[in-house]
Amino acid sequence: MNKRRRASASPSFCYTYPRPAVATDIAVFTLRDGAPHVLLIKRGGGPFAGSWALPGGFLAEAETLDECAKRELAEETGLTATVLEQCAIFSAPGRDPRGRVISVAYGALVPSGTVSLRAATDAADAAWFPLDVLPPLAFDHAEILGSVRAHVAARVEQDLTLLFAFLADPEHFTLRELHLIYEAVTGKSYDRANFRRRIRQDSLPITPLGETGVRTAHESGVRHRPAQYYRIVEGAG
Amino acid sequence: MNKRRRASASPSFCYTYPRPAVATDIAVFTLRDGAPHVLLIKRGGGPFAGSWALPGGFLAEAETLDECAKRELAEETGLTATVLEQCAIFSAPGRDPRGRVISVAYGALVPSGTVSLRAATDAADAAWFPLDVLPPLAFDHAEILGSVRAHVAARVEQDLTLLFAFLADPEHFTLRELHLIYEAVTGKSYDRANFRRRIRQDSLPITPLGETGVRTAHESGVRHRPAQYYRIVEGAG
DNA sequence: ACAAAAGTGTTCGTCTTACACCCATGA
DNA sequence: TCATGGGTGTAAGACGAACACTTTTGT
Repeated sequence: MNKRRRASASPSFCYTYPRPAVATDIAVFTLRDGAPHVLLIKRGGGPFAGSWALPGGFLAEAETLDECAKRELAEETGLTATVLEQCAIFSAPGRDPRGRVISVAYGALVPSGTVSLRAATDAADAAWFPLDVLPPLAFDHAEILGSVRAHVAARVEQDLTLLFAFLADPEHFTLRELHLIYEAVTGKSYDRANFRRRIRQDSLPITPLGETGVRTAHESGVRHRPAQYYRIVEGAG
Repeated sequence: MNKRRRASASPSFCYTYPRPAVATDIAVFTLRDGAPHVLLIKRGGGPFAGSWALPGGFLAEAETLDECAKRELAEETGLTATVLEQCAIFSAPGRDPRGRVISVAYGALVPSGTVSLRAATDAADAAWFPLDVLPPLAFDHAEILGSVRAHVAARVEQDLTLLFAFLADPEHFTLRELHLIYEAVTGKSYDRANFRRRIRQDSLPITPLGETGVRTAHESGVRHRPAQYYRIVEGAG
C-alpha cells in the first residue's frame, strides 16, 4: 500500500530489498524590496493539493543530488541559482503519506529582482513569499525551510562571497548595495565603516570599476557623494 | 545488470521509477596512545572483498538515517558511540559497482581505550588504524573519511563538549586528559593556561569532584602536584 | 547653505597568545 | 632539593564595535 508512486502505472523496477524514494527539496531565496523572500509552489495534485510547498522532485537515474536539485529548480521555476548548497537530510518514516521518501534539502540564492517564474510542470502556481509571512506548508516543509534558513545564515557569516548571489549585476554594484544585502540577510544592522573594513581584510574578490580612461565608474544623478562602482573578479586574488 | 543487490534472490519490491539504494557509512574515531584512530572493517565478500572499508549498511524500512547509522555500528562492531553525527552525502552514480547507492556519511566518537570489537556479520575482520597510516580503502571511502575528518575537526573547534566523547570515564577525569585529547584531535599544541581559561569561559558542563567530606578528589601516586578530578554534569548550567 | 550618503580615521574594550611565576608531590 | 606537572596571573598584540570627521554631489 505504500510502495507505489502513481497508482495506475505498472511497476517495472524491482529490488530484493525495499528502497526509499530519494528527492531534493529546494528553498530558493531572493531579496525583494530589501526583504528576504522564498519561492513556493502551489501543489496541483497528490497529497496536500492546493497547499504551498518547496520546489523539488525525485532523483533521476544518472545524476548526483546536486544535479537533481539544479534540474528540478530549472524545470519547476525556470531559475538558475548562483548558489545551490546541500543543507540537511530528512528521513523520518511517514513524512510523506505516499510512502518512504528521503528528502535532501538545498538552499539556493538567486539575484535580487529576479521575476521570471516559468509555468511549472507539476505546479499550479509559483510565487515569492516574505520570510516573515509564510502560508502553511505541505509535508514537513516548514521544518525543512527553517533548517535551510539557519544553515544559510551561518554560511553567509563565514563567507561573504555568498552575498554576491543576490547582486542584480555582479559587474556593476556599489558597496552600499552589498551592505544592504548583508543587513537584509543577517537581519542585523552593521556599521558601514566596519563593513567596508571587513570586506577589505577578508579580501573579497572585487575590484573598483573604471581605472581605464573615462570615469564612468561612479554613480550619477544621486543627490549625495556618488559611490564607486565595483565588479567581481573571478580568478583568485 | 545494475539493479540487483544479491544475484540469486528473487526481487520482490517493485516501483514505477528506479530508486537508489540508501546506505550509511560511519567513520568511528577514538584515541589510542594519544593518536587518533579510525575503525575499519575487512570486507568478506562482494566487490572489494579483502579490502578495508568503513562500517555501514543499508537503510531499513522503518528507521531514520540516524537510527540506521546507530544500528549498523552496533551490528558490525558492537560499539555504541557517544557522538554520532551526519556529515555529508555521496551520490555520484557509479561510486558502487553493484548499482546506484547513495551513502550518507557519519562521524562517530567513542571513548579512548575502547577495545571490544565484536565479530561482525558481514565483516571478516575489524581493526583500529592510525589516521596517518591508512591502508587503501574500498569504494570512495577514502574520500568519505577525509570529508568526515574535516567536518569533525571543525565541529570540535566550535563545541568543546564533543571532546567528552573520548573520555574513558566521564565521571572521573583531569583537565590534563581533556587537554591532551584536544591537542590530539586538533593536531596542534595549545597553551595549558589558555585551555583552562577557554573551558571556563565556554562554561563547559563540568564540575570538580569531592566537595563533599573526604577528599578523594585528587590524583595520587603521581610525582608532581596532584590534579583535581572533574565530572560531567548532565543538566544545563 | 543644506541634506544625504560616500569614504576614512580613531578610540576603546575584549579576546587571543605567549610566557612567567608559585604550588604540591614523589623520589 | 630537584624534577614534574598543576594551577594562576599578566603583559602585548589582534580584532571588533562604536563613533566622529571630512568629502562630494544635487537642490
